[in-house]
Amino acid sequence: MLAIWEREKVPVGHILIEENAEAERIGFVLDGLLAMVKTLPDGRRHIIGLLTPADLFGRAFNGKSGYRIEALTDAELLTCPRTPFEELLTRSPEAERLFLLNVLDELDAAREWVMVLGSGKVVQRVASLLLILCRHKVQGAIAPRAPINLHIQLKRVDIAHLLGTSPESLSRSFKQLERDGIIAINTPYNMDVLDLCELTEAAGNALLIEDFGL
Amino acid sequence: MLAIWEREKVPVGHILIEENAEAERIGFVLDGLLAMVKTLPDGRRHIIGLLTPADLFGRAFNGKSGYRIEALTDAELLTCPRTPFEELLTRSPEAERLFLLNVLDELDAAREWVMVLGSGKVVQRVASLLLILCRHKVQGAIAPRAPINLHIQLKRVDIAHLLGTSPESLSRSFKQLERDGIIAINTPYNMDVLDLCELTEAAGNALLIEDFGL
DNA sequence: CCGATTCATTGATGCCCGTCAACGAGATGC
DNA sequence: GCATCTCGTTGACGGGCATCAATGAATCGG
Repeated sequence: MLAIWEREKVPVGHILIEENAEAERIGFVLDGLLAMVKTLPDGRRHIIGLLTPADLFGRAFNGKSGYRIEALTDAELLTCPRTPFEELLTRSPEAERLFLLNVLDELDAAREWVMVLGSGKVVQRVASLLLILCRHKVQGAIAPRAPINLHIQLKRVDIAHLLGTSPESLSRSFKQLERDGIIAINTPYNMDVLDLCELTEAAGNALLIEDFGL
Repeated sequence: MLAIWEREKVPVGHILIEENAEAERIGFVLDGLLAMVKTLPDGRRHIIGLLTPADLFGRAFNGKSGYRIEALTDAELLTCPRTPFEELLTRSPEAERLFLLNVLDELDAAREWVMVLGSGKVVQRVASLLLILCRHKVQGAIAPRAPINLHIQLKRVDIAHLLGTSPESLSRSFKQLERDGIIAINTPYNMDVLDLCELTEAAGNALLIEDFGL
């Protein structure tokens, strides 16, 4: 019954689903970080969204993927071929319900990105990204006023493409947040969020602090 | 069985679902135009997405709505209370499958917006919006080189918020597209797309012309 | 028929930020 | 240990665009 599922490891840079191709496999992210990447004809690439552990990738039922699924870090996956997966959903209403709920969450996440990208200046978008990362980290647990340590697994270029800006502007925004005492940059891939409230303020309140239950 | 469904008309400006409230009703758009609107604390409002005829609004299963559903024009709807709708989905796998496919389409649309908003200059975003409207209009039918007439149901302010820009910049972008001979502006709410290929070009190829089957 | 309101457009101005360029730091390989 | 490569940061510059302000056009109400 569960024999269709297969555990696999992929290295950084590995392409799981090519752009404009039928997805052959469906899968969950167990560990690591994947990205949905759209390559423009002029060579520029744009990151549409991230896939973190517990997220589902690949598309069932509705045709080709408009973007590439790519591993941003070494990653561990749980995958299965598309057709058996679709049959599973058809046979088991429980599985289909779980899948539906997952897709609804993805929809919320996508709309949240629309919000972030649509409004405001670069600093606000950076702050919003950090807020989302913090939310992932604390996961509902009330964070005290203690600093929140973040491991950024993304290169600056990738973050820039994700936020629709350039690495240079991104760097300046980080520095500004640091000057304002909102974050502390330890290394390019490790920073502490010192004040969640001010960070929310800096995000232009696009993402409400209520999300944290504070 | 179908008694739970109710046909209703709402006037422009009517709010169907308030921000951060449980959706009491689920429904389809039959005619008119709805929008998902997020109101920022500073009073500015941001349009996350549009709902056109055949689209589904309101959320089943997963909690509160993060945005308001508002009628941008007089609209005609087919709605039913949320709870019976959820029971319907639970009882009927066929209905749940249809709902799932609809949500998957919404997800694609949302990701497309992420693309549009994330890349490029204002003119490109305007061109992308026009492309999407054209795609709605021709609906798979191959459009000849004849001009495509578009009825824009949105005010300039709303389009601006949708594209993450200001009405002034929007106006200038429209004018530029007209100067380039790509569109003709008859009235603020009615324009012709004269050259689909050049429009695609102006969109920065973010949305490929392949979508039209051309 | 005329004022009031709403909305689209246009112009002027200042700033944000995308681009180009150079530099520094860390990692890798021979 | 040095050359090389990748990546992040910083500086300078110019253009795009948000903002403010004014005008014009259209709709509405009395």
